[in-house]
Amino acid sequence: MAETHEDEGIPTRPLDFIREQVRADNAAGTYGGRVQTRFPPEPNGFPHIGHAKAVCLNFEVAAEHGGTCRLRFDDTNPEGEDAAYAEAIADDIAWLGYEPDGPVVHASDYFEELYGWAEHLVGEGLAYVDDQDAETISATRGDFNTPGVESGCRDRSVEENLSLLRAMRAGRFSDGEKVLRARIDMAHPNMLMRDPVMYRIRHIPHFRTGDAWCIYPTYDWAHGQSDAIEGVTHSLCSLEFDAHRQLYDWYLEHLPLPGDRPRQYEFARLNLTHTVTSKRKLSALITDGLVDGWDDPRLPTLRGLRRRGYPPEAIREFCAHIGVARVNGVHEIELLESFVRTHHNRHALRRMAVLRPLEVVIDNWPEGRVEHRRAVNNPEDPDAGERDVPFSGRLWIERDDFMLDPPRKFYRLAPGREVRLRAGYFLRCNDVETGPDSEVLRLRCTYDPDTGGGQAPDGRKVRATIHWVSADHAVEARVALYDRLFTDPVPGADGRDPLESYNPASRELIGGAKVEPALAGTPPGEVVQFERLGYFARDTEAADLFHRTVGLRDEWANIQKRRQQNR
RNA sequence: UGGCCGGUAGUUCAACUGGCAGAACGUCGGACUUUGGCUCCGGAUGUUGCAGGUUCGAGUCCUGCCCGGCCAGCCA
Repeated sequence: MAETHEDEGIPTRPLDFIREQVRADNAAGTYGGRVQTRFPPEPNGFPHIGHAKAVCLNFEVAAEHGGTCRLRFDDTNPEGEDAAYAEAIADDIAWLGYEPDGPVVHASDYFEELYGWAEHLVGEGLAYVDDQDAETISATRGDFNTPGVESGCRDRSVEENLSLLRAMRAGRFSDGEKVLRARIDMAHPNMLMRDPVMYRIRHIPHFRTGDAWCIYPTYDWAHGQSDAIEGVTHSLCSLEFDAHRQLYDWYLEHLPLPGDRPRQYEFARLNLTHTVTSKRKLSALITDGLVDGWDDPRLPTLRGLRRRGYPPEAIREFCAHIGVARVNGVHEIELLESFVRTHHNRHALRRMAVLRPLEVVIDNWPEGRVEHRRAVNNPEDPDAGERDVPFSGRLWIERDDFMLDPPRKFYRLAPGREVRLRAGYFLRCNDVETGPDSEVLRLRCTYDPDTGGGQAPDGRKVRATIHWVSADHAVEARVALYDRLFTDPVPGADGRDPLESYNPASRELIGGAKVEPALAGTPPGEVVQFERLGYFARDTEAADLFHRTVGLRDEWANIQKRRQQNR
């Protein structure tokens, strides 16, 4: 259904299968018009761009129907979980621009209720305590072609199961000695239905419940019930939980639950080219020292993207744009980058910075004179105003903007050529000072005093406008340039180790950059455009460090790339 | 190997449930421009996984096959 109600002339994208479902439920009055979702992360790591997709989906779907979306921590396994992760996750969600409805909740808030339901299931003869160890349970589960073997404990009496379960809770058994299992069907074609484990014994303190419990519910035993307790209507999760839906429904059907029954819907998780999102691979990068930490600007973690200068708006628009489907695909990272560019183009202030300086001496500039040129802060936004940029007889320009022997289609400076200095004058290169190895040391140039308005009175044209920084006023800076973290579009494809395609050139640190004085006043974390170079985020800690968020579209770079490929 | 889910431009998604296969990003070309940026205009790109069948008509329905993903944790 192509729902294209126009909003300021921009057609909205058609409804995806989840939104269709929500709409159909509302039309049928399934939940009395109520829509409630939740974002249910386990607090055992830092969220990445993949989590952002789930965050956006859950919050947006609820908001579109005047519904609610909660943040619920799925803290059913104390191993590896920590309050610090929970804080980081909540912080990242806030940064993305979402505010969870109601209080932040936890699966552990429901441990007592869950336990009561477990006793209920035992009472119904639908759950039993199994004495078999993990290895035996695994071995007797059978496989895709052979049914499992029923445990000898499967037909214990309700009374015995009840007292055993209570003893489990009371801590009278050690880890792994017993489990509570649902009594479903050991020959079920869905392996998850072959008497799944509901409780396991773990004598580990939980970051919220401390030592109150030594039995912990599994994901399946906790998730649907948590949804039901909270009144969730649409429980959205990723595709790999598809097979779990049957179990999700089974538990819900056999429990005396309050309210309407929630339903689970699965969507494809987000994958991006040239990066990885699995926690295991991410930690491997950190452990091996290939990146600096969870907030390394090369990482797809929300903390990394934030430090890199990705605006939350761009991430949200990206997530809205890719939509949701049931196909597992890989999105090109270029698409995400295009949203980042589009956002910053509208909002980032323009500044001039020279990354690899080459000295220019203007021979006809009056000795000692300094002129303050007015430069627009953002041509896309008249309200951004103008600033002063000091201009003098000694400038830094980009080494890449000069060539001794320019090839075809190189429009910039060369001996005898003239270019425009952005917000300055026309500049002509008359002479080149070279060193012993014929390396270019310094350019001797002249400027045209009549071109201060950007045009020559005689009407002559220049092909290029280049950026510059006055040498006497330049501020020293360090710049981090980033490239793809992995050279392969899909690292680890065909079973190889993803780290094999780690790109050692993924970060290039440039020491002696020269930037215009206005940059000293850029607040930490803010993103500006270095004209012609890209968008750069000022580091939040090191005041002289700028991270390149993303480059500008670069036609000259494309030409060079094509030439190299044709060679 | 059994079950489930999926397969539409390079990529990600549409196609009003059987009626002329489209959009975005990318790409190519042009216009504009004091950023080789932005903006605007235009072009190219498809055996709709394959083979049959039903139908006036199939991306859509049926059958068979092929390919990919998920499932045999006391992880989530």
